[in-house]
Amino acid sequence: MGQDRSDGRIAAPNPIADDGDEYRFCSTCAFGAVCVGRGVDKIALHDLHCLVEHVGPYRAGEAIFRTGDAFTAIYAVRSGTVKTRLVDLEGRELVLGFHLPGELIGLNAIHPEAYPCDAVALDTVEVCRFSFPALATLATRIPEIQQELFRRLSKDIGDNALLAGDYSADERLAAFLVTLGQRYADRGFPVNALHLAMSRGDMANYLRLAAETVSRVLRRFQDHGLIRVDGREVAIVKPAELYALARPILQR
Amino acid sequence: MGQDRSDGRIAAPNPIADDGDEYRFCSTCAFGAVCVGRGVDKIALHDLHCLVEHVGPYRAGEAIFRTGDAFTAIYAVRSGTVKTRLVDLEGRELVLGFHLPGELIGLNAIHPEAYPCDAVALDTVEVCRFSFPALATLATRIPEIQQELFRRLSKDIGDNALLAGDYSADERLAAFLVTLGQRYADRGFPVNALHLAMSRGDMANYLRLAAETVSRVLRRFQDHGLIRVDGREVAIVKPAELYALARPILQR
DNA sequence: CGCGCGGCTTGATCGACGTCAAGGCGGCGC
DNA sequence: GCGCCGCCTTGACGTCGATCAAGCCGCGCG
Repeated sequence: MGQDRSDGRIAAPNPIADDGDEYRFCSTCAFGAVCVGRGVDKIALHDLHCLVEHVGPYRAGEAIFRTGDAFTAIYAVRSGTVKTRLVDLEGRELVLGFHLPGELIGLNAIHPEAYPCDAVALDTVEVCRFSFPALATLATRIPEIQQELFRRLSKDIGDNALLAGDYSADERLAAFLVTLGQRYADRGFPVNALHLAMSRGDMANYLRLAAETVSRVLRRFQDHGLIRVDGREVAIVKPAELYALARPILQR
Repeated sequence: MGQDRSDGRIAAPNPIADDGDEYRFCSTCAFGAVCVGRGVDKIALHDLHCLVEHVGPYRAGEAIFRTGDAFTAIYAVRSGTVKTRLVDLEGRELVLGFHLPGELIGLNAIHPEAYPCDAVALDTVEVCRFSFPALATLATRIPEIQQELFRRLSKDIGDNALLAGDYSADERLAAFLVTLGQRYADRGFPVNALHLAMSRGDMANYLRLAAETVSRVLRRFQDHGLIRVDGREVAIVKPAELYALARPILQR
């Protein structure tokens, strides 16, 4: 993974949900399973094609949407990594999540009818924009799409509950690395080599730890031979043991 | 609130979403806004009537559903209070939430297609059961119902994120009391007098604190004149100051 | 009545992690 | 090259809340 660039550095892997021909359209993307993998007919596929709008690229730091913006659409990440966060009155940041290609953002805006958080590109990001009114209308015609929306909304509820427990720093970090690895693997990347698109500070904030604690725990994991860390590149050396650490969080 | 009972004690207030006549059916209930408040016609109302199934009463401690049960239905609490929780491999409990009349439970089961948690009655509980396949089918016919489901799913995502931050014990407890008060008030109960259906231990578990800490913070709040505590009855004396404490959590 | 038990409260101690501080490393602009 | 600036790391110290322990209260039961 990674490829030479003109400046001689190795490009960080930048996962992308590639469009192929029409029948492989966004096959790795949020609705791929609905459009292609689950036997939706050509008409539904065509309808989604008409609905979707490619937006981007955004550069690192740019916002896809901001807190308070009127809710009009949900987005599927196409390439790159997106951070969702809210900023409180005192300017402190609270990271809600990181979103890889194929994942949806903006689902939490349906209820308040305004985005309740910022979505910020961590690297170069492209997204697919789905007008929500149009998507909802389509969902009334195509039950598979309605079902997929229900499923993804439901999944987000459960995922959020995971980190909410009072777990130790070791458990949190282990669970974070394991789930990130799984999500990359689901997208066809090597299971046990992952690139962190976010800074230590962002990780720490998301995990409700201090950046210093993240640093220390990663080092300890490495000293114990569980992982190998090189800046933002992490190799998982002993997946089973890391998973065992994360078990209190990941087991359901 | 509260009424005499034969044993001479005062009954704890037990909120109920009362059925009235057909047009006030579950007016305080989850779908009230859809069925009645938002101009859904009689046919839709009738359809929901046909769909819903009243279940209960459950006695304190009984389960409405259990972890791993096949997902077939979502439930709206009709009366009483429900606790959702998961129990990990070592038998430790993790409280996910408390659900008052009019609130839905089971939404987080759509994705895994099995309930990922237990739902346990804290007092005498009645629920409305909605077969999910039937509800989803109805939603394709009646966009208002689909929309309401989307909204409620979306709301649960946001709500879960609230407690996830690393807040102090004071902030957590203040936010808990304020939101509980709001939810009771939304159901027509006095704004600043609330009855806690759950034990200190359950509160503590939900807030990711120790029971002792909950006890201490409540006492300190009372010593500072913010609230008055009498067992599980809590009077909010200074709502504004309590809200100010909770602001870091509640402001968006 | 006495007893036991579960829930609640209060106090004393401990430890994990946050905070503060200093220094290293790499990238970028001048 | 040099210097600056973010990000990261490492160490020393402080603190909030968990844990341990004891006792209280209300209630059901023999």
